[in-house]
Amino acid sequence: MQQVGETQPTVAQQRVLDAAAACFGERGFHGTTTRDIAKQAQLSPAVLYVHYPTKEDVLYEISRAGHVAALEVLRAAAARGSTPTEQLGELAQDFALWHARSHAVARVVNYELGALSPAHHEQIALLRRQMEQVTREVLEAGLDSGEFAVANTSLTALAVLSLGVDVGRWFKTTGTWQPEDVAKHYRELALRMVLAH
Amino acid sequence: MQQVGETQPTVAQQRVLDAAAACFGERGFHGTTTRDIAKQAQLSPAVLYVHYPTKEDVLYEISRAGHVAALEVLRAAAARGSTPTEQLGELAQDFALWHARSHAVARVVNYELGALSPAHHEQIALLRRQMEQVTREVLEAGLDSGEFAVANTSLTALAVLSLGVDVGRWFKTTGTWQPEDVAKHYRELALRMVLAH
DNA sequence: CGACATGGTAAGCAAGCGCTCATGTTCTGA
DNA sequence: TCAGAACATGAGCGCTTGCTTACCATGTCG
Repeated sequence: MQQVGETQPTVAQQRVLDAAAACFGERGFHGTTTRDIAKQAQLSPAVLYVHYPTKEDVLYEISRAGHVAALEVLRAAAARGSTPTEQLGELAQDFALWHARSHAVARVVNYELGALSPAHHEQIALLRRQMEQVTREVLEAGLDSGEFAVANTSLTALAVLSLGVDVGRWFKTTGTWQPEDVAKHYRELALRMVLAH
Repeated sequence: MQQVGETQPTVAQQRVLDAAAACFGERGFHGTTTRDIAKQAQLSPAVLYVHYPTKEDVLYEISRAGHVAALEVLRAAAARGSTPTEQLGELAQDFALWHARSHAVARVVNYELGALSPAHHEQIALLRRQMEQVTREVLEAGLDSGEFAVANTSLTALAVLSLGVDVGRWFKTTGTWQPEDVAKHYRELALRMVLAH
């Protein structure tokens, strides 16, 4: 097979991707061997190369799918709210929720960009810029309506996203809080950062 | 020599540490070879083992010194302010400033914990708990005085630190903003998250 | 049936890895 | 002046790495 593009992965491919995402999320790309991935997937060491040409292509596919998912979370949240305040609240909440629930993939998405080939990195950078764009647009709408008051739109957009991103770093499923608790609280924190009063 | 403890590193040791920190910060611990470090330090591949028993010990020393420095930043900021509002402002500002200025070391500090040996990891975890402790105490002082109003002290402390931590991920020296600009803005964002009104 | 596509494996290769060791070289102090 | 400690190196060892190859099981379809 060895197709890697935008097509839907088969069941077997998804199994490799899931195993690799779990490993990459825990030990990082360079800390994970192809044998680790095979073991996690309960398959032979060679199975990776039946479906993907290189280990880096596996990373790219995980990163790409993860970024598409995260971007969709942001877009859906922004579309759901009827006011900028609602939009930013939903955005911050759902972004944090996704990072808590999918923290393995989230770690790959946010911390393994440097392991991508230059060509792949560029594709991913495109998606990341769109994520910032969506957030900035919600902030700008709130500034126009007078609901928000912030000194630096770009820097504040980064900060709103930072809150969510960093959840992926510290969140543990064995911890005290549920993903939903964290997300609800982060919605409030993000809104406080931007609201005028 | 091969001493790794709490003693001051010699000039030669510091040179190895600086080179390793630059490499680890850019490509991660597992993405960096001992030859990379030697090349960065403009020394022979074997030089690392003159001063440290293993590559992991170099990581530990960088991580330990980095955590001590970051903790000191937090403590100094908290000690400087005369009110909880001032304290948290200074804390958020200086923490972000440190992460912007020392973003290479900061990345090692925050993202390479998993590469430490269990024994070393435990030592570092001690320092990290103290960092959260300092932040929580400032928040609690502000709650007692009525200056702050937050629903969940621990989660809010995490969020305040998150803002700074994530600066280490995205900050580039070649970017638009200076470390001081980011830090000033982040002071405001952190204060907005916690202030009562 | 049998030709063939699909999905999987065991074994192993070349290269690069962390680390060692025998051997200088420089610095310090009696 | 020169012994000994401290610092540094070139060469290379044994092992692990990403990846390849030759081969096998299964199911589909004319």
